[in-house]
Amino acid sequence: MYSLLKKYITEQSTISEADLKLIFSCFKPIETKRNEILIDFDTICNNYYFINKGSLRLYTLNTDGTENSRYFAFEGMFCTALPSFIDQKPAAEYLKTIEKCELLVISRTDFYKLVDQFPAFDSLYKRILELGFITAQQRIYSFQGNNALEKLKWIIKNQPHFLLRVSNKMAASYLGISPSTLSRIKSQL
Amino acid sequence: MYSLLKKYITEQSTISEADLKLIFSCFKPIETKRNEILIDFDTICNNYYFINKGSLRLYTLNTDGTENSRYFAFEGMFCTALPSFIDQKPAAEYLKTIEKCELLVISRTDFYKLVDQFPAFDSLYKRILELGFITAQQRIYSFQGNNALEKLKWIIKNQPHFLLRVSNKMAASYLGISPSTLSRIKSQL
DNA sequence: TTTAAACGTTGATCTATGACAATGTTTTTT
DNA sequence: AAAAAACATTGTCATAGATCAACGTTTAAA
Repeated sequence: MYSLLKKYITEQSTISEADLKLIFSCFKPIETKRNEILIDFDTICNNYYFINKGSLRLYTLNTDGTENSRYFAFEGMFCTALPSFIDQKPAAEYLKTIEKCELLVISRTDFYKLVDQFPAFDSLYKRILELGFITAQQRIYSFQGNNALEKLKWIIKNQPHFLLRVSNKMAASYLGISPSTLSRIKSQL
Repeated sequence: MYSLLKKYITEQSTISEADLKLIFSCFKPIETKRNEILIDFDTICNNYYFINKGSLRLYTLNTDGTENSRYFAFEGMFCTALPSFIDQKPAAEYLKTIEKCELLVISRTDFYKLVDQFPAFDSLYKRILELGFITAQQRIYSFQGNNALEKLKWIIKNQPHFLLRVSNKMAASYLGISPSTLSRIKSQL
């Protein structure tokens, strides 16, 4: 149940088995159906999710009803509506399961308690932030001045599993292109 | 000399005057000319810069020689090529002064020493990362599915000083549109 | 102060990609 | 297993914005 999480934590830092136990006790396992909303648009986010199985998606709705995919998370990754989680403002985005999931949930209170209490968990949080920042930066740069084909090549190079796990529609809305364009340029590869 | 930095630190957390002195002693004041390169494309970044006066820009060069502006920093802000600073890889971007500057420089070694030594500085670093992440996210979302006019409105709303401080050319390359388009849509406002 | 270079603006094209629609396929529900 | 819904693909057409060029203006260098 906690093996993936254990791997995640111990890969980044050293920590005793006893401390690990304490950390695990804050993570509650839950199971979800497909297309289940974990965080609603208007709510304030108070949980962090770790994915044991399945995948999640952060997205918004445009005024015309179409979706804008912001982020995808898969097995072994942490995921939440981070800006809302950090600053306790309404999420202004949806977090939804893409498929049936097995998740480990930790409350915001417990999460920051662990950050304060365990240096290993504090570095884990800093690493999450650092990586989140770097990933976001790279994504900006892959958008700036790149055409649809270059964006597609970028995602294939940087997140090779991505196109295999999500629908064309979701992928297109993540890359900021229309599904038809994505369909067309895929045949150009 | 250190008043802006003091304001930055004390706004986020409480810290003794003595500790502040120790922190300040790690920051070395320097003056630069306009268009001075602080971090070169191929180098590994080992400094963090705090701006007392002036402004900095992070950018890359495209294959065709045009520039791609990534980030602008002004008075009272920290700035560096963060991915390189964090992971000690070649910067793959330029950090350059836009105008004559007065900066406070801290080495990477000293920076992380302060993070380890002073809880106040540790939270400052976490806050830099959190804000960096949130800002980057917002920028991605302002790109996704927005046309040139909407991007311009977004930057005016979210960084009102921006257009007053940087050239049209730089602003356009930041927004991912051509200078002519920026010029045209500005007259539509 | 003069000269040169960089920049901003505006007009005339050109092009990548969006929008819409038709068709076939896959997935989900009953 | 059958029906319905969502999705992928591909064609045609429309358009936002790129590119190129000309010109005036501002900024920097000599």
